[in-house]
Amino acid sequence: MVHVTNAPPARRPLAINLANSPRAAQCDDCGARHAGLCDALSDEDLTFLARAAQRRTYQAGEPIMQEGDKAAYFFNINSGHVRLSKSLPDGRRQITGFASTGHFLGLAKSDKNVCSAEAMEPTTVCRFNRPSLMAVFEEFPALERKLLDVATHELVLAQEQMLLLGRKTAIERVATFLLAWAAREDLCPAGHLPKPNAALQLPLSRTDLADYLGLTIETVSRSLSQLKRDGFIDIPGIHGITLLKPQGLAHIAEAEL
Amino acid sequence: MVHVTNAPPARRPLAINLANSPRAAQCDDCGARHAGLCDALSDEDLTFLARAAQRRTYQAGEPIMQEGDKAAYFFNINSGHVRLSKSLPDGRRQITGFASTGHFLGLAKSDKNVCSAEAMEPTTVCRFNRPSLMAVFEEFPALERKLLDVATHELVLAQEQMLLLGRKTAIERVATFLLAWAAREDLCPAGHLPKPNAALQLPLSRTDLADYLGLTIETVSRSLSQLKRDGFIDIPGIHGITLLKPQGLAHIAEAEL
DNA sequence: CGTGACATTGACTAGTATCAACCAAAGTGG
DNA sequence: CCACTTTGGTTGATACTAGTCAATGTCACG
Repeated sequence: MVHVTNAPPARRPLAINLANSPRAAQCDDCGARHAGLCDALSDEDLTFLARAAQRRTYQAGEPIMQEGDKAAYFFNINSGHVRLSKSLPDGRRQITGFASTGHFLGLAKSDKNVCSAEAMEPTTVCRFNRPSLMAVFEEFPALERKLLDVATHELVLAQEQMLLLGRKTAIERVATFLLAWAAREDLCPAGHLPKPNAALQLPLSRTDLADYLGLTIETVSRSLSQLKRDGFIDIPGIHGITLLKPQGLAHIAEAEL
Repeated sequence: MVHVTNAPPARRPLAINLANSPRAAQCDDCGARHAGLCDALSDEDLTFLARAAQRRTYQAGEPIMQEGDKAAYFFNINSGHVRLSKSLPDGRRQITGFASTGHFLGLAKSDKNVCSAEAMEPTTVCRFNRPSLMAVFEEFPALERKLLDVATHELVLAQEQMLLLGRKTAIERVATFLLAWAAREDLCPAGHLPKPNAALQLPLSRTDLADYLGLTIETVSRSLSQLKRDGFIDIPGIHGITLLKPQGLAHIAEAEL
């Protein structure tokens, strides 16, 4: 291994040598440059990371990784939405989460993928060989720290999803989802509700939604219809939902007051 | 910040000074010495970590942290079992996981606890002020790496639990739980089934089990009774279960073959 | 032996799944 | 350009799993 010198903090001559390589340019116009992992590095250091990356694109519906397959790569998403899922042998499927720009796939320290990932729309990623990325981590502890932040945040989301799946009713699940998606995509200040009439663009089919919420598509459809009937939302199109009364949705989502 | 020297690998004079302090002795006979976080450090370095710790014990049922309260501490469990849970305002509760010797609480990088933790039996922990532990992390990157491993493993478990909560039937949930608990507590070689007649000791009440599996206590009870009736398990006592046919349980748990 | 906490079992109900019909939008091909 | 098909979504009728309510059982403890 390369040893850290005790002299001035210039970390790796290597990074400097690559500063003007074509790879560096790739990052400049990348949608994920200031998101997720990449955001933890300086332009200079990023070139070092970029050296280990291969750009790759996936079509809508194309599998990125398959549960149970040998875990050969890590992925960092540059653009697009990805769904993560686990399935039972008889085909029942649970979507465990969604990943988009700046998110990181393949965290699990296992030799097999523990879940599947599929592009939900045209998606570009940076793909890393596991050994080479591990080597990069050795050099940049900031990356590992960032990864820890990401993982703990995912864990918090997972716990909330467990509460939803284990204890909420169908309509509560749908209301919770709508607000969470608004918080994720839209711009509602951290911890606050989206403003009335916020327009959501869902890249999800009803099937995805059902598999995420632990319901059937029929129940999802009925729940959405009921929310519309009761004036909480409008459904201008299959993939568009307007939150007419976020406050009311929040009330349903938490079953409180 | 302190700079790493390039000379011999003696890391911090501080640690050496404390090597014979009373705290060091505490770790020697700690059940968690070679588990979780502590396992990532040498005896010498551990004294440094121990300096930041306060030992504390909790009675069965006593809350260790409360969802929504200010997140003041991290905890490392030395002995005992702890349940982690989230609740809805109307009282519905979801247990998101269990923690025992060597497990770490308070990972979330939030100023409020995102879940509650309660001792399920007499439990001892090392408690750390968040700022002081953060400082320790700065000095020992091995700890952060270990924490990342822990967090990603938790994430894998969480995903499996989501699949269980969202898609499995009551009896599948119970069968899955029994096998998972056997793998956790007992000694079935990684990825294998426990041997027939493995005796489980559950420190859980039926209520805990129900809140973990997203069911009611009645349904848990009925499912266990059915598994017993069908010869898969025996129930010698409230907190004891014998796995008569682990293979059969696995079959039910995955709904396959 | 009585009391209380916890677990089991039974009868009934409610919420969601299943099955099926219908609908709308987007291709597709003559 | 317009039937025809395909795909995905909605709505309705019915079934079934798990929840609710209630009675009974078991065990530990005073």
